[in-house]
Amino acid sequence: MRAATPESRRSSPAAVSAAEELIRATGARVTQGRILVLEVLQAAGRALTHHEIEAAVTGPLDRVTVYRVLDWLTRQQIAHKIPGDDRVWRFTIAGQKQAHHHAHFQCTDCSQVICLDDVPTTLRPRLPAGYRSAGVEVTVKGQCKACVRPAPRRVRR
Amino acid sequence: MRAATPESRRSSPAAVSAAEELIRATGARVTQGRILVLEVLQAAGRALTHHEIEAAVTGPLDRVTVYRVLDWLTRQQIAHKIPGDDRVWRFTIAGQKQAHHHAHFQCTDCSQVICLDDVPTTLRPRLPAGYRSAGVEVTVKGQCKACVRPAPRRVRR
DNA sequence: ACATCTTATGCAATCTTGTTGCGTTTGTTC
DNA sequence: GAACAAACGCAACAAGATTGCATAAGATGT
Repeated sequence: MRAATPESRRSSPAAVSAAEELIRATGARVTQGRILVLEVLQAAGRALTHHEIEAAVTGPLDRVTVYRVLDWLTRQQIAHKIPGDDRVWRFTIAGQKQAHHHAHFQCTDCSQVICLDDVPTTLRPRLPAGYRSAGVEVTVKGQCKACVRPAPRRVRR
Repeated sequence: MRAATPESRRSSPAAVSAAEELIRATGARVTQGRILVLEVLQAAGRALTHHEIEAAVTGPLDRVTVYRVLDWLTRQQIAHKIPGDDRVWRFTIAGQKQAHHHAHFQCTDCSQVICLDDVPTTLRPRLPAGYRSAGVEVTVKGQCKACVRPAPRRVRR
């Protein structure tokens, strides 16, 4: 975990970050790991993989801890867990408006995922008898800005 | 091996199966593995995991071969590869009408996937500038018939 | 500020899914 | 039936994610 001079942790007046606020609101412990990971997610404008998150976190944070924090964030419905075409989880902060209907774009070249906010999803596919719908997810497949022009980047993770 | 009497190849008396036909039409080799796997997929009314397919195939067929056959079927666009919420690929036969717009239902309890045919997908979410759409996938999340009623089954695979 | 209790963390080991390399077998063609 | 390429089986490997357990750190009461 991070160096954490006394000032950096408690007396910093500027911002009890939005992340910290959100975590505290759950009633669970406000830990460094949770704050750091959540701040990374909030700063990113797109879905991040576990790797990207681990790399973006400022201090060293154990791989497993990142997994556990992400799992916790997902259970708290603060984050959203997206299965990708490369078999890798990606995570985004889950805005409240996105609770039920949610659209993603996934690049077929680099597998990046971004969230699409303005979804015209008044869409209700009919399910077989006995099935219960809990929401609809729309995923647009295609090429992202970076991959559409030149030779594809092939980032993958 | 010459034109093979029915019994000499398999116990299935159902003549030259639709599966065999389909494979032959691609111009590639018509092998036991391909026939068996494709028949399993055609018989199933839903998306199957690698495990399910391997278990359903009558004779012993190597794990890796099943993977390779599935990969080949996907490349031939005979099968369709679906990423699930449990990090496991699922495969279905790809009907021709499903080519571009295709909806799935995925159970949040047991992760089973079924195909929904009648999708009213006249839906075109707006993408950021520079992005290129190649198709839209709609996934309905919820509980399947088996999981909606009693205590959820939690099958997972 | 300190003791205490609980929960989260770090580390190592493990599991699961899927892939690769390579020698052998099997379809297909002639 | 021979010859050749394409599939197959086996073993090893790889990557992502999970689990068990001892230790550290947040929260709470005094």
